[in-house]
Amino acid sequence: METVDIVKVAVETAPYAIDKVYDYLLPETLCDQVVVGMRVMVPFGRGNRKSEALVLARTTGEKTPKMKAILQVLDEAPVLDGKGISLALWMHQRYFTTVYQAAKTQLPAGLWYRMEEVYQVAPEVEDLEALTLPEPAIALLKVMKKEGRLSCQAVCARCGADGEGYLPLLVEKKLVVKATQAHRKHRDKTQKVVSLAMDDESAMALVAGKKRSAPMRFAVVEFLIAAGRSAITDVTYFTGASLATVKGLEKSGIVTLSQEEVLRVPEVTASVQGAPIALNEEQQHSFDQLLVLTQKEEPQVALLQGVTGSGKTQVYIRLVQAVLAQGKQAMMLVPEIVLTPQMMGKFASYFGNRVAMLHSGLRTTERYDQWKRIRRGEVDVVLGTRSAVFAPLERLGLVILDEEQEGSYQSDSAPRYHARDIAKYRCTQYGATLVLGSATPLVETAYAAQQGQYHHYYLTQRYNQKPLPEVLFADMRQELRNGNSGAISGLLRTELEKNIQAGEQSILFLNRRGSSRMLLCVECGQSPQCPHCSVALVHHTANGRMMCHHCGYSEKASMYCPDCHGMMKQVGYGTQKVEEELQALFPDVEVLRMDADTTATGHEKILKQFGDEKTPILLGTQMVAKGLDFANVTLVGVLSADLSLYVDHYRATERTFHLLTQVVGRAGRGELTGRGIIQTFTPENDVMIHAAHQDYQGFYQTELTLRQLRRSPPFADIFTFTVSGGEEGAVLKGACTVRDTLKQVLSHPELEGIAPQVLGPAPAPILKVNNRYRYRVTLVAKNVTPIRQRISWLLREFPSTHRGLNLFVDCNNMS
DNA sequence: AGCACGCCGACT
DNA sequence: GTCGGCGTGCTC
Repeated sequence: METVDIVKVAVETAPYAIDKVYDYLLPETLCDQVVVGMRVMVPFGRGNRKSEALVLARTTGEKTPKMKAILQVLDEAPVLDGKGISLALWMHQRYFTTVYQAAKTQLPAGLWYRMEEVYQVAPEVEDLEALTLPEPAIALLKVMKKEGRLSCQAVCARCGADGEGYLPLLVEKKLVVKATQAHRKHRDKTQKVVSLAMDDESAMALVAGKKRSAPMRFAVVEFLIAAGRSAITDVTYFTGASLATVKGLEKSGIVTLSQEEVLRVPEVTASVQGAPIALNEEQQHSFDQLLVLTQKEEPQVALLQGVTGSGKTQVYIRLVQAVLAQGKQAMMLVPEIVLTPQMMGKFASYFGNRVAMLHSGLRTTERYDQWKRIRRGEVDVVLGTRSAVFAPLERLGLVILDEEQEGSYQSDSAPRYHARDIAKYRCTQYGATLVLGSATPLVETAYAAQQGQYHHYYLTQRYNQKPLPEVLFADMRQELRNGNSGAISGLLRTELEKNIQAGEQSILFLNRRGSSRMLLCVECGQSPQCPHCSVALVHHTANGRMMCHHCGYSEKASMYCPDCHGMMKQVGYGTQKVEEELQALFPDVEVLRMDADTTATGHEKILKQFGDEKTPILLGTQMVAKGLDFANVTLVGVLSADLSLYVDHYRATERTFHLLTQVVGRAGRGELTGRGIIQTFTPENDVMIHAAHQDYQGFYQTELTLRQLRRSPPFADIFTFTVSGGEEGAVLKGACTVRDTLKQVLSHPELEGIAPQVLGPAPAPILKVNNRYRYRVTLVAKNVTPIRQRISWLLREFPSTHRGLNLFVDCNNMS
């Protein structure tokens, strides 16, 4: 047997069921080009369809009859290093995803290839006139013969839709061949740069004599001496010279033209250089301890638990500075960067152009160019949201996860990774330190700290030394008995009045989870449903339409019921309704409203207006709970504190606590002491009481006991299996098979200590989305290798026995 | 007999 | 996922 070069690859088009490391022959012509971590093109499957693949390793070995050869190399340099490949392999195990998917998740979208079907006339077809075909088909062939390879879209653009209709026929008659072509949507941006080919004096000497006859040549050289090497567009813009003049200078050997890459990176605007940071005693203590961690060789995890306003950011910045001084790099992750412009400003002022910001507002190209900057080592600090955790820093020394309890750290599409887990894994790879920052950590995190797995540091004092706001309950049951069925209790109304009188501002928070604005027929009680999903359509007053938030369906809102022609009425506690109620209570008082209907760019405007104009009342949903810092706000009201408590989710209590403490923490940030009002139907509920007192420890103890009883994290992990498909009966049957198979494979003596528990099937909270029914099976068990292996086996086995059904699994879902 | 469709299994 | 092979069953 002959020995050949072999590449071991992860193939993109191999679905999870058959995902494994495939061996391909490496042709001699590509031998020098292929490096581990590059993407290549390979033939895959019976039809030898082209697929992308990632080179995981190179070896030499015996050629087997099955082995095919790689076709093409797609990268000039590796897109992942060894650590990135290890991470992909780990994600594959951890998140039940293919290795390729896991690798792709780490890369910026600007680097992704898009596969395109292209058509060209078969080489053996010579005489088009001799063919007996309809007229449009002949025309189509003529165009193709002239233009070469054409995509389906290109065919349509040139020959119209009926011309395109003949494509399948021509392919079938083997007159046209179909091929797959990979191309990247976003190219590297380059520009032509002009520089002098000699020293200033010699260049000047060459053009000065002809200043009269060739003034433009002179002007260009003069400009280049003054400005140095410049983009050709700048040269022509500032001198008025034409491209021909510059090219002429190149021909004479006076200047050189070169093609250089430019990065599309938004400018970092540091208004001022950051002043040295003075830490208070408590901050200094935490900082000192954390600094010691960063100096260790072994990876470390620390929880920095600081009450709102305790100045965690100062500690972070000092820590990043310290890590940079050690010659290492740092990463700071935040839940939603558009809500933390202060954070961006601070990092800009302290780290200038050494920081790369990766936030949702960036274009694909900008994000890609930031990635290139990071990979080249031009950046020492990365500040960004969830996906920034993959930033290719080679000397990673520190990762900070601010507001670690936030659900946005978990990806909402497959693979549903959690940035905390990825960060932890990367820190292990680099021997780096992970700092989890929060006022109200997740119960799992606090538990790990309590158990000594994480270091634990506290910041207990508010930076402005102000006491926490006093919190009062408004018992909404009593309000109902008193005949007030509105959204504003008597107590809140009185307090709002006081604030308006005093010229102080108030924030009202409406927790809208579990209610929405829909239309209801007064006569028959019907409300319009989405035809594709099992949800009521949400009424949008802005465009007068009813919309489905799951599949995007919308229809015009009608005043009358389509069934019985009764009057339609809007129901549901939307912010709009509350706004109306406020208007009725305080007719002369301005109210600002901020919710999902107001656009993202609108938010900043609204917040600016609220800060500048001292508008008396700001009314909003989730987004007002986070990061708002207004000195003049002294009253915060939570309109319906219970709503998030009765969601069927193991995190419902925790989330309610986070929300309430956050909202109440908005009051009294300035000189004035604040107060909070929580409107609830269950003021005696533990969560309400703990939140009112900002008593994290009390909440934690109660919740931990409950979690232990209910077997939820950190005591067990919750795997959710979702079966989906077009036919409800088949889906339910499939879900039953999942349940039975799980029960069967998990009743093994080896797993006795884990005591896996299988529950369900149950319909998903929204049974039907986009005409697909979904049923769920829940598995409660520790997320350990033997459990994962069995789940993986089920996921691989299921598709072949249940065609038409789809099965996926999530672990410890945040939402 | 000839073909359409759907099921199954393999994928380096 | 996507393809080809192959069996079943229907039609000409």
